[in-house]
Amino acid sequence: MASWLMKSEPEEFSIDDLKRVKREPWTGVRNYQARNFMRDDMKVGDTVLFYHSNCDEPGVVGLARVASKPYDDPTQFNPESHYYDPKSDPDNARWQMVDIAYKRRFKRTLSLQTLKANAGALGDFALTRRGNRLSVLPVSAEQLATILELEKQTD
DNA sequence: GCCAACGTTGGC
DNA sequence: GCCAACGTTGGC
Repeated sequence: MASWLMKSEPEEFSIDDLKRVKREPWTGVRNYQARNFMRDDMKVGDTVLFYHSNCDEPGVVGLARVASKPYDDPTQFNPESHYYDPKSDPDNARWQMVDIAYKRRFKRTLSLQTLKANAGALGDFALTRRGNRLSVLPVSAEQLATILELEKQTD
């Protein structure tokens, strides 16, 4: 079973929003590499680290899981949507996504700062690689274990 | 196919 | 709000 990290701006959609709605279609990803992870590599049941970006304290704030197989992101066909993509052919859609289901919220944010401070234990981590802006990225089993251990320490 | 211009992400 | 580090677009 693989694990992933998925970023969301809490002002747009936070871990508390996910807790409330239980399950959410991960619409709006418009980066090919991030799409490929969802479309080609995610499996139902995979662990998701839910990450808050563009906020006071960026970091991992909880856990979710992949709750659906990949399917076409409906927002790409909706001219009213911020994520509308007029170049996407409905018969051969450009953007796929998965649903994410709430698992649990961390008591405290495991901050980006803490993750960077533990760069040694985390090894080569896509999140902290120089210049990385991917909103969906892979997490190794070792990295997941390290992060869950760090969560206990910061409780 | 090159590459300048432009748009976006996201930490700070 | 700034800006580095990207990714994308489109003229040629």
